[in-house]
Amino acid sequence: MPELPEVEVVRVGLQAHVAGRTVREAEVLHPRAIRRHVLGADDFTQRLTGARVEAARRRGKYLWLELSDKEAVVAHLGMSGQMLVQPEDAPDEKHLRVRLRFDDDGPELRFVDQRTFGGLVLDDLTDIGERVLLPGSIAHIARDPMDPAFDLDTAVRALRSRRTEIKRALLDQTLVSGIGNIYADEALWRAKLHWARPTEKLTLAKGRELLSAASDVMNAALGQGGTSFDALYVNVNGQSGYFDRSLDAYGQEGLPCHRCGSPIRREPFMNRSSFSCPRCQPRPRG
DNA sequence: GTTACGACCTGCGAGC
DNA sequence: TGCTCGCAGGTCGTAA
Repeated sequence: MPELPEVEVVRVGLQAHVAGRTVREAEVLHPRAIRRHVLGADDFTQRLTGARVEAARRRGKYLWLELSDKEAVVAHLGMSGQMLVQPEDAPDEKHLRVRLRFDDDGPELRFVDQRTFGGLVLDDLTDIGERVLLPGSIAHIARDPMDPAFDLDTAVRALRSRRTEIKRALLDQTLVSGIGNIYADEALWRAKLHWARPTEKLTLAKGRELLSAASDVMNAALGQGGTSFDALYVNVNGQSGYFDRSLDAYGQEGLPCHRCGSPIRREPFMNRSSFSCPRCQPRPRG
């Protein structure tokens, strides 16, 4: 499941293999993959044809190919999206959704997505101030902890301004971006916080500790090529990361906590799961 | 305005 | 063997 480190690995691959190339042909093989492009597949493919990719950029879990003329192809990988750089004669993947071919006849770019939660959209780049150009469709997404301009205290204040549980706030991409279920659980474990703790009970110091932990764990994951549980997350060359071997909480139900030895528990959370240590991360009273 | 929750979607594994 | 069901989970729209 791609979160920030996994998306960053993909972005680096796109920058290396796609930037500087000009699109010769775009092909949409499944309409749901471009459902957020309201003008439809014909508009998407026509506007992409002849466009030059200037750079690959990212904010949180969104990435985009910056094109000339202040346009961008915005991508979200959802749960199972992959950006693959493949030879043109390679067999199509079963879940190939969108294909871009380039005028240098080199490897093509494929958007493959089994569960179709991800997608692409062609969007205009908008100046949101401070000389920051963002695709308009993701202007509401907050800076992520790997952003050089990320401000820890601003993010902590945003989390504390909500009246909800701390993990719900952590997953809210308008407060701090890039954190998904896996790294939320890992950051909470490192900060010894239960996911259901109310945000108003979060002190400034504990908030800083929590977001620093999130940043640390995501940097560590990035260093190992990301977290993979199956073949759903791969880099542009189709290779998986191996940070899942370093996880302390997520998916560790029943296994001893690496700090105190208590068995990690799994609790239902927002129609999914939350993993925590019952001793290190006691449930808040009430 | 803010928060909570269901829908979207497909493949896999468990249970019968 | 084959069927059903639950689970995985990020984002968005809608309801409260």
